[in-house]
Amino acid sequence: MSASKRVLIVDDEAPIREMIAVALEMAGYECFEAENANDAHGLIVDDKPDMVLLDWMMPGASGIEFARRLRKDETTADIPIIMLTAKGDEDNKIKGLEAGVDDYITKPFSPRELVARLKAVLRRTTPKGIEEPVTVDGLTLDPISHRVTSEETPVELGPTEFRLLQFFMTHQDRAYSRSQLLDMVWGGNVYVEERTVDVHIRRLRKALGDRHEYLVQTVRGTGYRFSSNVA
Amino acid sequence: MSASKRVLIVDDEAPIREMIAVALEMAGYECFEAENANDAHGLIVDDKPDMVLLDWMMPGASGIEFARRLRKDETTADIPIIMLTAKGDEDNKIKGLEAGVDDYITKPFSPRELVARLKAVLRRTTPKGIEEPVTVDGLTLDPISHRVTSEETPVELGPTEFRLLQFFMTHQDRAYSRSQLLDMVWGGNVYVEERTVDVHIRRLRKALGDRHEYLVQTVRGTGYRFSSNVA
DNA sequence: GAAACCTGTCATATTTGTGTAACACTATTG
DNA sequence: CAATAGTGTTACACAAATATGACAGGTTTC
Repeated sequence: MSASKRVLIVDDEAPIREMIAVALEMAGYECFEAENANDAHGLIVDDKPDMVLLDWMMPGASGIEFARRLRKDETTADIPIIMLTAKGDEDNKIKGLEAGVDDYITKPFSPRELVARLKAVLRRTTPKGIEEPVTVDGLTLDPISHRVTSEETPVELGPTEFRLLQFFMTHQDRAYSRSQLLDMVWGGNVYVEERTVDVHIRRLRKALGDRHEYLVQTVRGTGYRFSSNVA
Repeated sequence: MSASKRVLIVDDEAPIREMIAVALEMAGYECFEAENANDAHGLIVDDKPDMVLLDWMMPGASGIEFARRLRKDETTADIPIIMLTAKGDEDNKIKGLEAGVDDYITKPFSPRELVARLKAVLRRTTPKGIEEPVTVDGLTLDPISHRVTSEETPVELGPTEFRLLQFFMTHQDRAYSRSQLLDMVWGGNVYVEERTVDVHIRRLRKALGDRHEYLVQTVRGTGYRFSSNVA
């Protein structure tokens, strides 16, 4: 389910971009490129990548300057940045860190190294989902072991039903429309019929069994709600 | 035979590295060297040494900064670090300990002392679980003799399957994605297809036989889990 | 240097999950 | 009590994920 992370590579030299892109794609990332700060900014606003690889030396706006700009704008402030610097340019490292850059890597670097840094940065900037088990009236969902139990006995759920239940249990007592559920559970840009939600609700209820299906409540004319209070 | 412990020496002065290396190799350790934090990071990611000897004074990222970075990253957080400091630098000692350094040694030091410290640190940082046999429902893995038995009868495993099982048995009841398993079991960042994990899971299950293969559970859409609880 | 062994990757089964449409049912409205 | 809109249920084709067996190259062992 986890879509691959999207990385924007900003460097004025096409061959370097290409090399980086190849390395990252082999490691399972999705890349797109920009050769200057302006193009980059456009792409960032449009696609909101999960990470930006930024060359320090670029004609026009310098990398640092650009990084600052990204940090200033609220909508781009939380995108992690890794700066590519020339070897031994200690000064820039410091400025970079001041500008809110998450990491820097000196050229030349091995693909391995790059991927490692990238992974590390993503790991520590990606907010961890709820890692604690949630329990409601004898129904427990444990995100760690990826398990659901109803009064100690395991509940069999497909991936989608699991995510649906996880979403519900962490957002209780609130009615969601089908399209909201599609957004939150299925993910932003998928085209599926709204009625599909009904079917998964049905499957979820069935899996929960008599003991717990009351938790998944229909809100007629609106959508569904998860609550331990009866309607 | 149990492989000798691998120690990474990070110091910008080659002669010092060399001296340390010789001392450690005589004591039966395997050494490799890096002259700066960046190189070191690469080597650590690639080879995951059992211990890092880190010089306090280095051009570029200071030892402390580097230590902090290692601690932050989950995959390197558990590698013990011994800091090499100049004599009487009490201040650094404190900062070092704050950064999670396991011990420090003031230069100049005798090889004897170095080896002693190193041994001590390794002894107390080596997680108890790693040296002691783990048993789950009649399946036993003994890290020391590097042996696995199912109800007293030996189980034949290839190296990778052994590491995989060892990882699983020390991290039970938790679902791992294929890429997480690649990180944890294969090491750093090897370019290996995710599907390869499936194959090794298969081999592991086969080796475990009917009696125990239920322990290795598929978590559809996510990865795998090791648990003595049924689905 | 041959034999035995490991590994990673394919190609191919097999299993499981998913979205839709069709129809049954229930509540709501006037 | 229609008439109607909103949900529930089911079956099913197809898509996706996983399991499996075979293979080729690479290492280690003897």
